[in-house]
Amino acid sequence: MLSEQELQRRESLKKLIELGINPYPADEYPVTHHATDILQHFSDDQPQEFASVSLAGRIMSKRLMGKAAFFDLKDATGKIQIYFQRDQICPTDDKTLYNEVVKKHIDIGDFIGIKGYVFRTQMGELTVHVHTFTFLSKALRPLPIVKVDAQGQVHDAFTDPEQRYRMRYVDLVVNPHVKDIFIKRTRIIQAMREYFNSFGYLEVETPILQPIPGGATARPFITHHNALDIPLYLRIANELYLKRLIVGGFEGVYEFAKNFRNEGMDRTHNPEFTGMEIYVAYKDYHWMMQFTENLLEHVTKAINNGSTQVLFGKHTIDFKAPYPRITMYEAIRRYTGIDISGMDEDQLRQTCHQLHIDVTPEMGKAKLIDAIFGEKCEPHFIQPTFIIDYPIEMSPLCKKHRHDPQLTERFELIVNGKEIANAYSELNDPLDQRQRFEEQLRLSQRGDDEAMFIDHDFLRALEYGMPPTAGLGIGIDRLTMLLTGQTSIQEVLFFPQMKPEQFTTAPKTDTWAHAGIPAEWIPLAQEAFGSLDTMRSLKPTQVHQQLNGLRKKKKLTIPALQLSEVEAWFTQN
RNA sequence: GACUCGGUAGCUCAGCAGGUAGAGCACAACACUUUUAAUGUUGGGGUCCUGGGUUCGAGCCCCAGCCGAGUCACCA
Repeated sequence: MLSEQELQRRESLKKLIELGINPYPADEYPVTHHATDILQHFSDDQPQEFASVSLAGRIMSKRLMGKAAFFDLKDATGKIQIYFQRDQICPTDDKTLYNEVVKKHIDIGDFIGIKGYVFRTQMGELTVHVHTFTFLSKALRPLPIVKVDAQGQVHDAFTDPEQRYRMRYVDLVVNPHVKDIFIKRTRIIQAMREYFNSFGYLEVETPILQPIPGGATARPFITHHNALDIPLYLRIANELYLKRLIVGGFEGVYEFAKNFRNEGMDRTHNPEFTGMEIYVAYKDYHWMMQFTENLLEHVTKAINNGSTQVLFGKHTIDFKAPYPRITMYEAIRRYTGIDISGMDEDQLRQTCHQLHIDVTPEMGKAKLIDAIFGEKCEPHFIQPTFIIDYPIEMSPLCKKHRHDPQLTERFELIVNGKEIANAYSELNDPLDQRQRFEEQLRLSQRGDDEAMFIDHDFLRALEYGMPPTAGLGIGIDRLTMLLTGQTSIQEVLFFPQMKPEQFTTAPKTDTWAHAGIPAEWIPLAQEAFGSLDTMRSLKPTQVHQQLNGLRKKKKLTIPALQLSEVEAWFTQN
C-alpha cells in the first residue's frame, strides 16, 4: 500500500531512532530569528549581529556537495538557505552524523531546528552556517516538489485543484501565494473591525442554531435538537437577531457570521460562507452609503500599502470614495431603454419575454425585476456603484421610501458586475412588517420555497419599538475574492466544501461489527487479535478470557462478556 | 441538473494501429568542500480512477459509475 518513498522514509525514521535521535521530541525549540529577519536585516559590514542565530522550519530542498551540503529551510516568514560542513558537524573521526543523518535521513518536508551564524556564500546568497541541528519532526510523506528557476519561472507546480483543496496543508506549504491570499483575508476582516470599533460599535455573537431561519430568502439546512425534540435551522443570516439588539438599546452592533445555505455549489457559492452585518441606530441608508464607501476605502488602503486601486482581471477598480448613486429604475432604463416603474406583474412578465429573459410562473414582481436587473444591468457596473431605491416587493425587511411607497430605501453596492454589499433603512414599523411577511407567505404558498417564514418573536420585538436604523451586509468571501483578484470562492476559503473522499485504507471496523461484536468491544478485540480471522483461529473460551482480561486491566466499566456471546461471534458472517 | 474536458510513478505531464508503460523533477547508490531548477554516472518505483463489455490481447475502443474542473441552468 505504501509507496516506495514512504517506505524509505519509515526506514529513515527507524535509523534515526537506532542512532539515538528522537524524531518527534517534546521539548520547546527556542527560536531567535526568522528567515526574513535575516534576509532583510543582515548587513555585510556588521555580520557579528547575526553571529549566533537559532531557527526552526521545514526542509524544502537539498543540494549535496560531498563534504558540504546546502538545504533550504522554510519557516512561517519565508525561506533561507542553510549550510552544513562535514567536519564542522562531525569534528571527530566519527562522521555518522553528517554522512548518515544530514545526507540521508533529513528529507524534504522534515522539520528541524538549527543554530549557527549567518554568512554570504561565494554565489552571494545569505546562508546560515549550521553548528548544531535538532530533529523536530520527521515527515513520512514526500511533498510535491515545486522549483523556481533564476528567471522566476515555476516548474512542476502543484496545481490540481482537487488535491489543493482537499490537502490545503500541502497547498500552503508549496504554494506561497496561496498563503498570501489568506493573510489578506484576515487583514480585510481586521481592517473592518478596526473601522467599526473606531465608531464605538459593539461586536456581538448571535445564534447559529435558530428555530426560524430569517433575514434572507434561501433554503436552510435543518437539524434536530434531541433534548428539546424540535427542528432547528442553521442560520441563513443574522439580521433579525441584530435588530433585536437595537431594540434592546445598543446603538451600533455588528457580527462576522458564518451563514449556511442549502443550495448549489459553484465558483461563487459555498454552503457555508461569512457575512458581516452591521446595524446602526438613528441612521438611514444615505448615511450608510457614506459609511460603506469610507469603509471600503479604509479596507483597501489597509491591505494595499495605502492604495485604493485593485487590479481584477483586466480592470483596475478604484475604491476611493465617493461612489456614484443610481436608482434601480434608472439603471434598467439606461441599459434596456424601458421604463418599468409603473408596471404590474403581467407587464413585467411581458417585458422579460421581450428581453429574452427566462421566467417561471412562480416568479412574482420582485423576482421578475431582479431578473431584468441581474441580466441586463448588473454586469455593466465595474467601478463601485450604489444601486438605490429597490421596488417594495423585493425587500420585505426594508423601510418604504420616504417619497414613494412603491419603493424601499435600499441600496446594493455593485463592483465588477457583482453585488458586494446590501443595505437598508431598516423597516421598524411593526404593522407594515407583519404585512410584508404575510405577502412572503403568499409567495411561499405559490411555490417559492425560499420566501421568508414569519418570525412572531421578531414582530413582537418591533412592537416594543426599534429606533430608525440603517443596516448593512457584506459578503466577506466575495469581498476577499475581489480584493485578492480571485475568480473562485474556493481560493479564499481554507477548506471549501467537497464531496467526501473515499479512503481505501479506512479502518475496517465494520467487519468486526458485521460479525456481531458490540461497538464497545471492537477496539479491544482489534488490540488483542489484530484481525477478525486471527481471533476466529482461536477457541471461543480463549477469546472470552483474553477480552475480559483486557477489560479488567484497563478498568473499563462496560459489562463483562458471557461465553455464550463470544461463541455467537464465531458463527456469524 | 445539462453539456464539455480531465483522472497514467510522490509531483507535473507524455503515450498509440489496440501488442508486457515513458520523460523531467522527486527517490536510492556512488562521486564531488560554496551549490542554487547544483552536476555526473547507475538504479528502483505503476491497481494507467472503479466495475463490466468487445478482442487472442485494452491505459487506449464501448457501456455504467465515482471524483474533479469549466460552461450553462438554479441560486445571493
